[in-house]
Amino acid sequence: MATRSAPDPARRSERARAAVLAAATELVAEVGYGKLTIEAIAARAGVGKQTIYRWWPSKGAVVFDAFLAANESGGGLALPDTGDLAADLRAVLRPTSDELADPAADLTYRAITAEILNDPALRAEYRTRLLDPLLAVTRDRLRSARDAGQIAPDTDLDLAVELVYGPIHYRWLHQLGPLTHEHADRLVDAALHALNPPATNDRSGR
Amino acid sequence: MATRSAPDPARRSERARAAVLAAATELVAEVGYGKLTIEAIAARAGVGKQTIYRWWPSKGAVVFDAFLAANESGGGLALPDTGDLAADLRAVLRPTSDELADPAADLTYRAITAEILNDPALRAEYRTRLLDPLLAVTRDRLRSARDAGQIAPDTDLDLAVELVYGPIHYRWLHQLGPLTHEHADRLVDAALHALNPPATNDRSGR
Amino acid sequence: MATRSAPDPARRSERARAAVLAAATELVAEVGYGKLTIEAIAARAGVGKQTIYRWWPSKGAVVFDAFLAANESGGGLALPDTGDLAADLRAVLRPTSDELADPAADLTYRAITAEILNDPALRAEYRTRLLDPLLAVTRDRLRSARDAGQIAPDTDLDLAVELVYGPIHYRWLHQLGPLTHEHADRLVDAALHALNPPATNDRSGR
Amino acid sequence: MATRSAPDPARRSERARAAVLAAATELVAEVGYGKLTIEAIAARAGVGKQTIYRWWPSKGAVVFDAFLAANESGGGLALPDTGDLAADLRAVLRPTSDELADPAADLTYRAITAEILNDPALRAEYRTRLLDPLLAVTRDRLRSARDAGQIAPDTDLDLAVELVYGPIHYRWLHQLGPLTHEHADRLVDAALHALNPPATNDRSGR
DNA sequence: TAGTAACCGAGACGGTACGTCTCGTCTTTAC
DNA sequence: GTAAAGACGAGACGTACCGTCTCGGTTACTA
Repeated sequence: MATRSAPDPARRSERARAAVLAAATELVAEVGYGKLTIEAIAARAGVGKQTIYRWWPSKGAVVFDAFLAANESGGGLALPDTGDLAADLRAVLRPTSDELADPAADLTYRAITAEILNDPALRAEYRTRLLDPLLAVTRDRLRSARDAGQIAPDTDLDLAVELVYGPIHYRWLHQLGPLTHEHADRLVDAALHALNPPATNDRSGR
Repeated sequence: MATRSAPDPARRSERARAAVLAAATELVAEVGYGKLTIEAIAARAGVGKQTIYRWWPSKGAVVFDAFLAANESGGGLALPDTGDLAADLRAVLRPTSDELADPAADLTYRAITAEILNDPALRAEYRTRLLDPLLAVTRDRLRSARDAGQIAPDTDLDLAVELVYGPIHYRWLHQLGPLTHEHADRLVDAALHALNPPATNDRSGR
Repeated sequence: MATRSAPDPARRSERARAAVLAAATELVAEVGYGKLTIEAIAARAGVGKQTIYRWWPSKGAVVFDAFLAANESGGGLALPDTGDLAADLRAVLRPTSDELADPAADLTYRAITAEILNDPALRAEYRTRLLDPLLAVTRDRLRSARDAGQIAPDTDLDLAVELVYGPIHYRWLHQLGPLTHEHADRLVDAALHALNPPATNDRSGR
Repeated sequence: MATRSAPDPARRSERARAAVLAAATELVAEVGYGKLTIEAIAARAGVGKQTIYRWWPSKGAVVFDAFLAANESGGGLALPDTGDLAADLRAVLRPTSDELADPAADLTYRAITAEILNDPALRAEYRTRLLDPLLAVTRDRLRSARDAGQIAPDTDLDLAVELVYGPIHYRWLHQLGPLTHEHADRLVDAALHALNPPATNDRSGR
């Protein structure tokens, strides 16, 4: 029986791969994700359609791969740990806020998010390759702060990261207001306030 | 020049309108938003395609309108005000959590959110008809609590609603964990803690 | 039971009827029969579509009716009978040739002919209202000539009219050559020659 | 500017081409030309619509091509030349008459003729591929007869072929009478009579 | 270093759905 | 009850892409 033979990654053309990802990146920014087509990517990349279908399972996967290739940190993702938790969180949220406020990045990120929403496979990949690492290092930093007694010892770290990233993401998604450093800072303050152990406040008066 | 004359809403067939929205609602739940087609909606509704194109600008608008027609409160949207802010917020977040946890509603809400993400017009309509009213009543309740001295007098109400709705939305979108009443309750506690005036906790200072 | 009640011709609006026929005539000349639509006729005539459907069974019938209304002789159709058969036939074929050579009439006549080709009902009506009367008077004139001994006494009058009208129609349809008076005259000569009794030429045999 | 690139005939699928022509032929006979749709042809042929649009400019062109493919002589079109002109013409007109009398062929030929009437491009192609060759060989045969002194030396060969084919075509188009061998024979006699030199008749008595 | 297997660009294929157009019917309002 | 107006169910139009399938042609491993 003639089983469909898998393509051989060793023979994969790096030139074609890079051209496809570049074309996808350009086109997402130009026409938006919804009007992006595989045919257009292939044409822009100077590549046969089959070459795309050979290596990516869907349009979303291509755009997604392009996004990941551009955003994936080489491995050194980590939050600073200066001892000042608020400052360290600001160091993450301020750039995040800036990027979401950038029109081109906003468009791309909206496309990616829309894909993630409805495609479980892409959602899983996004989680694995981008989100989980970010949440993990954030949890690590919060754990470190918890161990240092800076936040409540019974802090739910999962809820904590949601408190940090959820509000700004919500504001971005629904365009509830401008994404400024000032807003990011106040969000950090509020989140930390939520996580502060009552004892810390209770005893501060003494 | 022959300008395209707009259709006359007075002559619109209520039968056709209802059939289209019902068909769209059914089909989104059956095949998901991505595989939903206008042709299928028209066929299911027993309606000509042109009738859909006459009254809605896009597939998203139809699904969206169906969603709004089903979820729009007749005007009586309001948060309870029992005096117990935490209880009142739980009364909102728990049902929200339940709905997001329901597989059918989850699918529909993901479809809607994906549309909102990439279509400014739909985003505006969603804001106007659903989200803004919800946020407004939430802000009202928080303002009431602020006036009662239950939360800090300088509370930023915009940030406050983001703190309430953002985290649960984030958890839902990225499937970071189960959406339970227990989680909703802890989120309410954390949010309120973030908004509590230091003085409330710092009674011991007297 | 509600039987479909036939429209009452007595109440028919002459204004609407005339406007429809005029619009159809204009539009056939402007856009050709193939691109003519009932909607366009109704719009041009300032008439509701239903008014057309009420009184005519098809687009072809309208155009056709317009053509007939313009071309139907009031009853006084007849060939001249000067005693000179060739001259009398020329008096018919020359104007026919002129009309077929006129670009606007050519277009209209092509549209009519195409309809006739594929619609038996229109064909029958065309025969009854236009063609048969023409052929009848032509046959009458030929019969008169036959009685006068100018053509063979056993002349098949049906074949004779086909010999007169067939060749020019064929030349017109396939655009085999220019439609000139000179051509019409030669056709008349040839046709009469075909119909001449051998005896007329073969006097020498006595 | 991106010019629409023409398809590459070398890559054309013979299977698809044949299936389309066959389906068109069948469907014209089944539903008639007017009710024939490209969608139906594609469905019957098991072919994508785009494959039809890629290779044919219109519905008419498809039907037309099917007709030509079935009727185009491989190159060996010629009238017999037995020395007996009347017999040779009968050998052409009798089969023509038979074909026009066949209901299925009649329907197809009516469709083709209607197309030719209103589409100059199809008319030109019909002329080039079918009609002109037929008229040419007919003229050749008549020229041969003229050279042999069987018809008048000043015979207008263009008019002559119109006299041969026009009348039967006219009878067919307007259904003026049955298309029989007897009619064809009488037409041949009449046409030849029209073309006979008077001298031939004058001297026959000797 | 020749052969050959796999990827490559290209693009035709069978399809699906698009959004538009026109059909012929139905409904509404005015006369 | 006819007329103008126009929304309606229906379905074909011609287009755009889908994902698959040949085609040569060009690498780049294997014999």
